[in-house]
Amino acid sequence: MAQKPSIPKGTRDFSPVEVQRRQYIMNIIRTHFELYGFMPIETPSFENSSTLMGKYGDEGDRLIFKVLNNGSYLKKVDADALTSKNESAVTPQISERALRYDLTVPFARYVVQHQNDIAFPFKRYQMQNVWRADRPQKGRFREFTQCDADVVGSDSLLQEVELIKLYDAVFTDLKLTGCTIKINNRKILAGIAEMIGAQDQLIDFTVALDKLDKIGADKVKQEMLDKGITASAIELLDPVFSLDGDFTSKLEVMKTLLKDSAIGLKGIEELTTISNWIKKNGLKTAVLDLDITLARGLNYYTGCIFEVAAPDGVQMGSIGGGGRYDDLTGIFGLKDVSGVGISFGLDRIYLVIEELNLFPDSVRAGVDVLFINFGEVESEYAMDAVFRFRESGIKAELYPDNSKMNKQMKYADKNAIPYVILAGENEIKSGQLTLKNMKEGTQKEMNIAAVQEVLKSV
RNA sequence: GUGGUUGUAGCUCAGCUGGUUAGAGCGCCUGAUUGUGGUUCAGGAGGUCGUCGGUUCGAAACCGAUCUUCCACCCCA
Repeated sequence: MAQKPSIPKGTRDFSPVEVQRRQYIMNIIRTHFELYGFMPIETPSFENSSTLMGKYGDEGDRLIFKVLNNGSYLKKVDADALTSKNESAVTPQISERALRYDLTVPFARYVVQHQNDIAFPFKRYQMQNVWRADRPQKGRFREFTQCDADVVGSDSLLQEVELIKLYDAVFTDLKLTGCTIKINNRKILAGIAEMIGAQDQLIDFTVALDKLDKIGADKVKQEMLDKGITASAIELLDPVFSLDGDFTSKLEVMKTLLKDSAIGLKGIEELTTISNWIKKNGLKTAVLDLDITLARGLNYYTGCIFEVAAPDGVQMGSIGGGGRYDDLTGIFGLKDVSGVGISFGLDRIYLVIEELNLFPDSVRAGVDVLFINFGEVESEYAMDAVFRFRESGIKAELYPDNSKMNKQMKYADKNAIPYVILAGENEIKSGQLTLKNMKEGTQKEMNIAAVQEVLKSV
C-alpha cells in the first residue's frame, strides 16, 4: 500500500448492506409514488450552467459544482479578468456546465423542452443524485440522493392535499411514525411583510423569521432591526412570535392579523382548504402542523411550503421539503404553468431509520442458504438443489471451494446467512439434505421439498 | 465562504513536559477441531504515526502549510 486511496470530501462508499437498506427505502417511496400516479423520469447529472445559475439565490449559486470545460479552456478567457483574479468573470468563461443542484429546476427545464409531448397535468417522480459544494456535516453531504414527486399544470389545492397524504403514507410504511409535516404559505409571509411595510425586504424578513425556534424572539427582532425593518413594524409581529395552539386556532389568529392584506388572506384561505381536506381524510402517523416561521430558502416558491421534521428526539435537519411554485417554467419560456412538489431526503431518512433501529431484519445482503462444499461429487449433488431452489425464488449458493468446514461455516456466519445445508456422503446416500438453522444452531435431515418449504418463508 | 475540531494497526482508541525496538481491545490468519460457525485456549501477521516542510543531537508528540473528519455559523435534504 504505497499510498492510501481516498474519496472526495462529503462523498461516501456504500457497502452491500447499506445499498440494500437504501433500496429498501427507495422501493417504499417508489411504490407510493406510483400508487399516487406519478411517473418516473431521469435527467442528466450535469446541465448547462445557464439552466442552473440564478435559480437558487446567491447562496445557491455558490454551492453549485461547476464542471471545467474541456480542451484549451484558458484560450478564450479575458486576460484582464484572469490577472485581476475576478472569479465571477472568469468562471463562466472556463465552465459552461454544472452538476445538478436539485431535481426541481432540471424538471422545469424538462417540462419546457418536452411541453408538446406532455399531457398536463403532468405528474412525475425522480430519484437521482444531486451535488452541493457545501461543507459536510452530520446528515449533510456533497453528493446525496433526492426522491422528488411534482405535479405541473394544475392549480388545484387537491395536489397539496395529495402530497401531504403521500408523505404520511411513505413515512408510515417506513415505520417512521411521529414525523411532523410543517406547512406554511408564502402568501401569508408576503401578507405579514406587507402589513409591516417590509414588502421589499421579504427575503430578509423570512430568513430572520425562520430562525425563531432556534435563536428566540429577541434575536430575531434584533436581526430584523439590523436589516432595516422598523421597531414599530416589528411590534406588530408580536402575535406571530407568540403563536400557539392547534392548526385551526393558529389560523384564526393569523386571519385577524392579516385582515387588511388581500394576499395574506388568500394564503389563509388556501391553508384552510387544505386543512379541511386533511381533517376529512386523516393522516395515519404523521402530524400536520402550521409553522408560520417556516420560510425555506429556495426563492421560487410562491404558495404552500412544506418541510418534514424527523420524530422527536432525533437530531437531524429536515428529512423532506417542498412547495408550490407558480412560475418556475416561466424562466425557461413557458408561462402560466403552476407546479407543486415534495422531496424526500434519502440519506437523512436512512440516518434516522438507522438511529431508531427501524430497518427490518429481512433487509440484508446475501443468500438465504449456503451449501457446504464437500468435494467434486458432492458438489454435483448440491448444485442440482441450488438450481432448483433458485427456480423457486430462494437465494442459494454453493461455497465455491472445498475448504475446511470451519472456514465455510465462518463465511456463512459473517455474511449473516440464516441457513446452511450439509449435503455430503451420508445425505447423497439417503437422497436428503441436512438443513442447519444458523441462529438456533439446530439441524435436521429432510427431503428437498421440505427444505424448500422452510426456506420460502425466510 | 467564517470559526473551531480530528487524524496512531482492518476497526475503536491509549501513548506523560520531545528520549531505546510505538501499545491495548476487537477483528484477521494458523492450530487445538479432516462433518459444524457464533464460546474457549495457544501461536502469528499487520504501522513511511494523514501528507509535505521546519525546529532539534533526537519528533507520533513542538511549529507551519495542506488534505481529511466532526461540530457551530451560513444554508439546506
